[in-house]
Order: sequence, then structure tokens, then C-alpha cells
Amino acid sequence: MSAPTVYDVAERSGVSIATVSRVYRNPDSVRAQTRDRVLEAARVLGYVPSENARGLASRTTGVLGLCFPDYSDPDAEAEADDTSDDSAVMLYSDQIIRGMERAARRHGYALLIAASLKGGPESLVAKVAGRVDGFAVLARTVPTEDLEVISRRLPVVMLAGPREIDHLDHIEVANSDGERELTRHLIRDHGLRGLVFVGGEKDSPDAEARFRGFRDACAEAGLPVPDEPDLRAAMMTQAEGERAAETLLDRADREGGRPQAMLFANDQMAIGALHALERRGVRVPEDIAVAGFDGIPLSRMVRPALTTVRQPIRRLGEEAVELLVQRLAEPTREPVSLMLPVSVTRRASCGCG
Amino acid sequence: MSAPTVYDVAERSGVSIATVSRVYRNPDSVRAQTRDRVLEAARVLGYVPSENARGLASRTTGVLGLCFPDYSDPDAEAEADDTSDDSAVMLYSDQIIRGMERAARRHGYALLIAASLKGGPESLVAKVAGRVDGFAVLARTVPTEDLEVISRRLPVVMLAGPREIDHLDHIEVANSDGERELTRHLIRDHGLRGLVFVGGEKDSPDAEARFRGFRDACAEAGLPVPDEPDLRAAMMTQAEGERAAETLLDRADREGGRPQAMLFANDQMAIGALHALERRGVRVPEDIAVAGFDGIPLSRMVRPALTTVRQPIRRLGEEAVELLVQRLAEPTREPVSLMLPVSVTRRASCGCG
DNA sequence: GCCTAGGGTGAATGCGCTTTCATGACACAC
DNA sequence: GTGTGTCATGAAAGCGCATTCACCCTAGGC
Repeated sequence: MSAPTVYDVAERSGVSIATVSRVYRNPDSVRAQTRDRVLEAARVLGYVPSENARGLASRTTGVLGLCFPDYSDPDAEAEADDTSDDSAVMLYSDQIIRGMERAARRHGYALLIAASLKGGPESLVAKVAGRVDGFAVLARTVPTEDLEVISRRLPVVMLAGPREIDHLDHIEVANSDGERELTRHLIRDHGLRGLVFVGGEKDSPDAEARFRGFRDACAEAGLPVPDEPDLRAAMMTQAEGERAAETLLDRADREGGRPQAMLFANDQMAIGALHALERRGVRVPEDIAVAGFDGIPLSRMVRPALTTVRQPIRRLGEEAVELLVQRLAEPTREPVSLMLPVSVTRRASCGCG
Repeated sequence: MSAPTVYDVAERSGVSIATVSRVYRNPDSVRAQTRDRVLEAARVLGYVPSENARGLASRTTGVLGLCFPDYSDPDAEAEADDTSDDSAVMLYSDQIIRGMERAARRHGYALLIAASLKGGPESLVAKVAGRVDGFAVLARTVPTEDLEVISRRLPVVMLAGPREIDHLDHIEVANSDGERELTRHLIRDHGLRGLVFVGGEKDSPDAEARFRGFRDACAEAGLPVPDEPDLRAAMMTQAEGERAAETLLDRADREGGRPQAMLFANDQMAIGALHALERRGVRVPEDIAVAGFDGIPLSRMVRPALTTVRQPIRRLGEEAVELLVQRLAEPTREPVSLMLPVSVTRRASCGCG
């Protein structure tokens, strides 16, 4: 554990530390014979260059970072249990990590990942930021003002959510477009009319964007255009989805006119609704169509399989790296805002397949 | 992108750099009023401490690392396609990453991940090693001699595979025990007798350990004990599994006496075999039982569902971090070698469920 | 034989921070 | 009033490396 340095290697091989450094940074600039002596000494001593020192001296690290929130995700755990196959199911973060890792590897970067420890010191971002050449942040992981500060120092790309800081690179998925297309499908291809939408809280930009897509499609079709979702769930969890479905059924029983389709701002809720409907003896899709959003793996496994909109999450990670690499190469380039396309996945719960 | 430093902050707030440093490292040692001045200056300037410099000066990084091989894994990609749900399925590496990330987060560490770029410079390990407080290596990612060298400098834990260097911490899964128990189940609970085992190459320690478990169970039951697997596959892929199954069937046709059960050193091969058997019109499990090893997600989805042995891969990652943290706290502790228990998953392909 | 290029090497400096160690300013007790 | 602690801060010395810049040596041209 002693940690030999360039000085040790230099001494042992009878050269200066400059030469040792060159052997690693620019081998061709050193005579072969000298190089071999140095490498041999390094081997014997167990020398490994300190990337910290190297980074300090050369102002570049070869590492990209990712910060994501501490969703110590009870839902996800539960989901894993549902499928009775622990850890077989990829989470959102897993997929982004995989995407970034692949892309980073292609470009010769390593990847540093850190989740904000809820209640921990706010140091997280700083810790990452001080250690990488650039990094990606999932929406709402880091206070906007911190980002503002840090982005003056190195490239940052924001993932998902709205573009909070307009001089940053930014990638989101086409929430609104996706929901619009999904809704169109229900209206046009299945001839459904009484559509209700279950959203999230107002401060969830994704949920709001999806609602907008829903409204747009209603407007297009000449259907009544709601100002607000028919219901807002606080948590967007499966349990809340069940509750929402029951509330809507009760409301319909009281007021008459059961809806022909329930659209949910995410798959979790839609799946909860599926359960609730089954309990109530309401058949899906015969009596009512159900649709979600996200395309989580579970959506394919439930019965009936859930019609949804699939997000290219892994690509989100890959594109993030591409953007970082580009900006590193050309720091003055104009900020970019990408919107990744999503695709409607038609399955049994809307009457397809 | 200017990158303000302690000097800038110190100047602007009228203190020395030492005080700026203390504000971040040990806030209580600075008078509140001074501290506020410094923080304000930092905010205005957009100062973020350089973790590189900090690491250099304090010889500690707060980062743990993971190196894994570049299996740019055609099988895995194919598997994802099979389930027609891109990137829904977790790979081995994803699961380890998830486990390590969770555990690292608990202990306040960030995680640096790097896959060895095949054909790239061998610098990978050095890059990671020079940047972390300790790291985990998947078996056969890094040449033993490199590890030997690096482990003199910082804690290293080896994951999976045999213990190549005996002064390193090491975690493996109970390959042999698992296969033994699986084999016992086939022999004892299903009364099977003619068992064949399809292994991997001799230099695959996992496959060999599994074969030993198979032998042990045969010996216990008083069945003939083979010296070698009935067949060795070069790649342990699905395609090789198909081929293996066909070879074994052909051999049986020539020599008479079709086996009652085929055991494969991993799930991939077993799943390939399932396909081959179906093509040949051999019913599973009525005519022949099939079993794999690993418990990959696909094993649950094929028909008949595959009996296998599930590895706690995610826990492997978690335990790795625990070991690193422990060793960091107590560098002189005796090297540890853990063996994680596995569990036999009985499904349709052996006649259960 | 002298001069010139150019490649190989070393000395020295600085990257941004942590960390003694020393200093100064006070508060308190004698 | 002098002495003794305490607390807040500054000065300075590295941490391990990359990188000029200057230097020397050798090979080639004349």
C-alpha cells in the first residue's frame, strides 16, 4: 500500500521524472531502451500513475459523470417482486447508465455515477463535478442554481424534464407527441369517445406534457377538451393507480356514463388500475380500454398486456455522452436541445393484439 | 468555463486559501461570519473545488471502482431481441453495477465504472486504479500480474472466478454446491439416471466448478462418475447449446440409450438445447429433462421454463463494496474469501411446476 | 574538420488543494 | 499587569504529475 511515485521510478531507472512521465504520455518520444528500463522499474515497484495528479497537471480527467436522484424506489423493488425474479428488471437509472457506459467506452471515457443521497450533504454534485470532464444530470436531481454555477466550469447536459437553463445542452423525450399519438389511436382506430386522463402533480413536467398531448388529440378529434386531468395522483405509483381507477368508477356510477378509456400518465398507475378493474369485474378492453406511458418491462407481462408509449431511455444515455463529447471538442458550440422520439406500443389493453 | 480556484475565492473574500479550504473541509473551524463571506464569494464566482487537487493533497478520493470485461455481448443483445423488448433485460454487469452503486451510496462513495475496451490500450485498470480508493474486478478482466502490482497500492476485490491471488479479498458464488444440489434434485426427486453434462472450456473456472458439483452428486448417488463432461462447448452460447444437444442425440441414436437429463453449464446453452430438442420432436421434460445455470431472466420466459440455479449477482456487487470499505478501514485485516450461496430454481424443464 | 539539425533528456515550474505550524487576538485567572 | 489557554487565521510546504525550455549528443552536410 506504499504507493510509489514517478520519483521512485525515476530514481530506480536512473532517469528524470520528466522521462518517466513521457513514457506514459508519449512513449514514442523516448528511446526504446530508456523506455524499457523505466517500464521495468515501474513493474518492479508496482507503480501506477496517479490519475489525480495527472488530472491536476493536465486539466483533464477522461471521466464523464452522471448524477441521478435518490429514488430508493419502493415501487421498483415491489415490481421486481411481482415478477418474482429479483433484479431481473431494469430500472430507469440502470438503462441510462448502460447507455452512457456504452457510449463513454466508445469514446475512451470512464463513467462516474453518483446518486444524490437523500438528506445527505449537498456535496454530491460538487463531488462529481470536480472530478469529471463533463456530466449529465437527471431532471430535478440538482438545484437549478447549483447547476447554473457548475455549468460555468464544465459541460453539463440535462436529461428528461424541461429545459431549466437555456444555455445548457438538454435532451428530453417526446412526451407530448407520444401521448397525442396514443390518444389518437384510441379515438381513431378504436372509435373510443369517453376518454379520461389521470395525471400527476402539477410540478411533474413529464406528466403535464403527457396531459397536453392528450388534450391536443381530443381537440383534433372535436372531443371536449379538459382544462385539467380528470384526476391527479400524488405519487404515480401502482397503489395510487388502483385508487384512481376506483374513484373514477365510483364517480361514473354516481354521475352515470362510464368512460370508454382510461389513460394514465405512467405505466405504474395503469397497471394498478388494471388490478382494480379486475376486482370490480370490469373487463379490459371490452368494457374499458386502459393505456399507460413509459413502456416498463412489466407492462408487457401483465394481463391484459398494457398499451403504452415506449421511451428510448437507453438512447437518452447514449445521446448524453455524445453531446458531452461534442461540447468538449467545441466548447463554444450553440446549446442543443434534443427531443427523442417515442413509439406507441399497441397491446391488448386497448383492444389491439 | 474559466474554472475559478481557491485563490480566486480567497482573494474575493479577503481571506487566505487555507481558510477557503477549511470552509469546505471543516466548516466549524471557521467563524460563521468568515464562512459566509467565503461561501458568498464562491457562489458568485461559480467555484467548485477540484476533486483532483483535493485527492492529490489528501490522498483519498471517495470513489470506488469497478472493472469488467468488454463482452460487447452479442448473446445478450440477441436475448434482448428475443424478448422483443430492447434493453429490458439486465445483464450480469448491470446487476453488479446496481449492487455496487447501492452499497457505495450507503457508504458515501461514488462509483467509477470502466469496461476494458477490447484491443484498446491496457491502460484501463491503471486509469481506474489511479483514481479510486479501491476497486472490484470481475474475473479475467485484468491480467493477474497487473493486479498483483496494483493491489500493492490499494484494496482490490476479485469477483467471481477462482481466487487467483491469495492475498486479495475475493467473492465467488457457490458454483459447485449449486450444481450438486441441482443434480441431486434430478436424481432423487425425479428418479433420473442417465445424466449428461455439457461443460465449457477447461479454462472456464465457473464451468469447471459446476462440473465438479455434478460429479459429486453422481458419486453420492452411486451413479457412474465421469472424468470429463460428456461434451465441452467452446463458447457457452445458445448456438453451441443447440449443437451440443444435437450431437448428444445423434450419439445416443448410434450408441443406443438416450440420456434422461441434460445439464448445461449455463442457461444460454440450455435454452439453445431446448430449441434443438423441440425441432427433433423430443419432449421436455417427458422424454428428457433439461437444466441450466445462472438464472438469467430469459430462463423464466422460455417454454418449458428452465430449471436452473440462480446466482445472487447483485449481492455480489454489494458485498464487494462492503469488503472494500472494511479493508479501507482496516488495511491489515486478513484477506477474506466469501462464497455466496445460490439457489436451485425448479421449473418445468425438469418436470417440476 | 566544422557547422547545423534534430532527437533525447533533465531542471524547474505550476496545477489546486490539504495540512501542519506559527502567529495574533482575546478572554480569563492569577 | 503578566501569564496561559483558546480560537481564528495565515504562511508555506508539499501531494504526483505534465510541460516548457534549455541543453547535450550524434549524425549528416559542406
